[in-house]
Amino acid sequence: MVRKLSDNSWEIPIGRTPGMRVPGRLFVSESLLEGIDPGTIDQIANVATLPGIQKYSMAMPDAHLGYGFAIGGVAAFDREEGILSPGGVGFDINCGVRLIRTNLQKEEVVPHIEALTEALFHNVPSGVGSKSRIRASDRELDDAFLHGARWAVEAGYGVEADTEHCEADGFLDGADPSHVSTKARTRGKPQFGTLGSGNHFLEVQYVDEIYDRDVASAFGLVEGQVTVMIHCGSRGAGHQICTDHLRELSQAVKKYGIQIPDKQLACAPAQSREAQNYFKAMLCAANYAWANRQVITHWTRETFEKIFGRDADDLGMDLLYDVAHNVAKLEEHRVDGKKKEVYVHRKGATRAFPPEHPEVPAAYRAVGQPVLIPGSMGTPSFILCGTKEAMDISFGSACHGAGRIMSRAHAKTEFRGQTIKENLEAQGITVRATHPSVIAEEAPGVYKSSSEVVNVVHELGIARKVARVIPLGVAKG
DNA sequence: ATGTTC
Repeated sequence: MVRKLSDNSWEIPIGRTPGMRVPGRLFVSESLLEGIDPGTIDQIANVATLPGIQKYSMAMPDAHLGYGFAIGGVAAFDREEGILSPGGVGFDINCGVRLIRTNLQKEEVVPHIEALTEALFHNVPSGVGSKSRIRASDRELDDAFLHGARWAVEAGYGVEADTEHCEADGFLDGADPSHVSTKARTRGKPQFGTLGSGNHFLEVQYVDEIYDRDVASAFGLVEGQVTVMIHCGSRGAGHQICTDHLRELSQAVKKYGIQIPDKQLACAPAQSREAQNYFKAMLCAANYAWANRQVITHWTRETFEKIFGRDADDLGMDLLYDVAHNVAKLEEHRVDGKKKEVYVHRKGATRAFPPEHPEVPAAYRAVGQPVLIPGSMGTPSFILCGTKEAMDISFGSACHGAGRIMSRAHAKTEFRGQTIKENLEAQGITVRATHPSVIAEEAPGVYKSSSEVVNVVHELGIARKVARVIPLGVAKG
């Protein structure tokens, strides 16, 4: 059913799903392959039937079942002959991760970790339906849809350097709020600066291991240093935008006579009105998510200032980087020796651009894009760098996290939140959540090992390990 | 992921 190409690379041959235009390719170790659901492999094969797909339909080592496309999936489609599909992006448009440096050492933070975690939990609203202190006007919402993190910085939530250290400078061009429904706007307005629920979190961490001293130095990372990781997305706005346009694109599938093996793969020709309307609305959600993470960054800095009695500049709280891991983008890639423009869909996959790529910020141009891979609650997260190999193998992409292996429902029967919390506290990790069930659903045991997943992309060479960070305090919804 | 069942 899958054919081994190398230690971490497997081919899903043409034929697993009728109508496959290219093979599938799954990047996993032999041991991770055992945990991959056959349905996930079917999803990778299904995507290979879509018009204009380039090279192969891929999935990263953290792959698992998603809506239509597998989570952990990467697929690139020809700009003219290809398609755009909301299932290839996911409901949480521009779910992503950012990492803030500090010049604090672990020893300085540990005595304050309970107060710090409590204050972060208090200052950054979290949980399903959580609301912000900010009540955005229609005009501000439009500005955020159009300008992302740049809007947030101009509104006073951060500094100029923050946007320079985001993928795409914290906003994508071409967004058009006229394709965002009133319902999506209503859901989005009160949610700027909120974390949400599920696997989203705000985590205080420390660097415990450096793998590549030169790159770590370029990223401003040293052993023992405290960092803050923020993982969240576009909240209700992005979810509603996806829902609205899925409905439109389900109709478009019939209109354009596209054969799809699964209704969840609703799509339309890339340059059709329907696909472009989705794309312009998706860019609004992507920009909303960058604005959201930027506002959270501001409140995180304020919280540190209060707890440590020093200002954020003095604490060295610079943004290291911000990555999107649920987004579709028009990018230039080399296919069959020729440069071409493709819509790269990354759904639970991180861009991993190499040294010297013009889209990598000047500060990191010599070493490659920072690739931020969050672990599950209580397990290590990793900082990697992008590589030339990623451009050759995976359309400049790597994995995005540990990858869930147990459903939320199952997790709640298997684990007790309070017990998990006590276990984590025994390891020196403070957890603050809206409800114990949130902790049970996100227990470390419901995920693959982040270390094992990261080792696959490192060994393949599609991203290289730079540093590992260990949690000290976690706030989540 | 999500005002967690249109």
